[in-house]
Amino acid sequence: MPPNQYFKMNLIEELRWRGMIQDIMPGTEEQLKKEMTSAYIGFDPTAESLHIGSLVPILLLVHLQKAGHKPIALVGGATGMVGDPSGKSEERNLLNEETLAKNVAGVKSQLERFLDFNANMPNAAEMVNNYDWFKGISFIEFLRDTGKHITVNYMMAKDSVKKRIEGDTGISYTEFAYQLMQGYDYYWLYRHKNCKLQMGGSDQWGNITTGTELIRRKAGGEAFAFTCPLITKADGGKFGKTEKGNIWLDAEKTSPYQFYQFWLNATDEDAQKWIKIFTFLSREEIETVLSEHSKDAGQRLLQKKLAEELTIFVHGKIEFEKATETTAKLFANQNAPAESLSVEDLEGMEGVIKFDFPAQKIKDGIDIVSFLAETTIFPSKGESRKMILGGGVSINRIKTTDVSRKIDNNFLLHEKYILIQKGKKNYYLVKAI
RNA sequence: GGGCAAGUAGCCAAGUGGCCAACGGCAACAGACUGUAAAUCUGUCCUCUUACGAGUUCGGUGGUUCGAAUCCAUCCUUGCCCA
Repeated sequence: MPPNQYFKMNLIEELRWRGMIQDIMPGTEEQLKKEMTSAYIGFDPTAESLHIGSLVPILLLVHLQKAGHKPIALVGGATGMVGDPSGKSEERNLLNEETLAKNVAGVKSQLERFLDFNANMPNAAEMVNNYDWFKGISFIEFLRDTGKHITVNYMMAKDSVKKRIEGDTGISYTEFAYQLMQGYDYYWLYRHKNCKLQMGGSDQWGNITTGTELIRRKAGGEAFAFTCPLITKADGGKFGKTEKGNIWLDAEKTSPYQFYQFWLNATDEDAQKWIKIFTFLSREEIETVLSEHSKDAGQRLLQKKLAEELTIFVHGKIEFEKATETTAKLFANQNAPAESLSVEDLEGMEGVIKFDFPAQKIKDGIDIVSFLAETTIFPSKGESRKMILGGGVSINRIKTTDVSRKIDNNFLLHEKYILIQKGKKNYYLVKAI
């Protein structure tokens, strides 16, 4: 459907039922109905890869583009040098320029995958780096042309700042100034790209409104904004973190299998919320999945659908299929003996972490504690001993609590492999070479 | 520059001369139960170590003491108040 038709389909309404709107400025909805609107979201280059926390803003941009509007993805090459105090109780460490440049490049290349940059479209996505305009602005210039328009009183009233002032760590001038920089970004985009909407996580509300304020005072223009709620877990834990750390969008850092597993392991409660936010499934489709799920929750149809949609969206269909294949092999018939797995099965399991180990040592026999430590599956002998005693280790699917057990050729599957489990869900494959 | 207060393990937070590797809570990991859930219960949770034990911790550095996270000096960092 042509974009100019589509945007009459009320983006805001769509996002609202998905639970993706937290705060919204009056007039935003009308603006989006009125004309094709350029909108931006900023991404901080704090790491080389985006993680799933950034998925929501990405999805906002995709929804926006689907609704016929023009998305602008801003990479914070300049603001990243300063550090956003929002949501941080302490002063940040500054990244050095080298790291920053690397991160900017990494983040950019990931964003490119999710949006349509085809220049033939009127609403082609665009990517900008705020370093490009900030690098030419002198300090004095900034103070005179921008700082003058915003009072400190106004800036101090922002939650992100207020929390730090009231807290006992304080806030540096540098971070205090951050909102002004982000505000200037919005102003710049308003001026040069006719950008009239900024979106972001709800923690960005303060920064965003400084931008609209700046546009009003400096340009006499009107600009809009809305934010989406920050993603939380029902149990209050941090979203997007697991034992292995962040879930990244980069397949090198988080394999598609691990990525798939992350969503598959969502609780019912979380999955119900997340499927609306993270997938593009229609209302009807989601309702069907939810009702199917409630008939037999043990099947986890909901989680499977959620994991499927997301893995395909981020890693593509082929990787998704590999991930489910591996999942099936590892979990479908847990009771099947490890011997039933073929060489192809073992080799083909994408997400499983693989280790090489000298065949000779296994031939000679090695105690299990040293074996697990030397393969680096566990960081030390003490650690592997603890895990074994705690009942957390299985060899070839057989739980082992005997720390004095020797590993030798009898354990080799197909004369080459040993399948190790830490807990139920973490698989490692050791290959004798 | 002056006065006051604070800095403890991933986080919060006790401890204020020996019983302290340091109470407790959160987070995390594993076990039981389950649906590869949630909730609940159990164990682990500075590092290394064949349960013994060893080593390094309580902002940094020096000191006092048989002995310090705890006392003193000094430096650094942060907050509050004054200039």
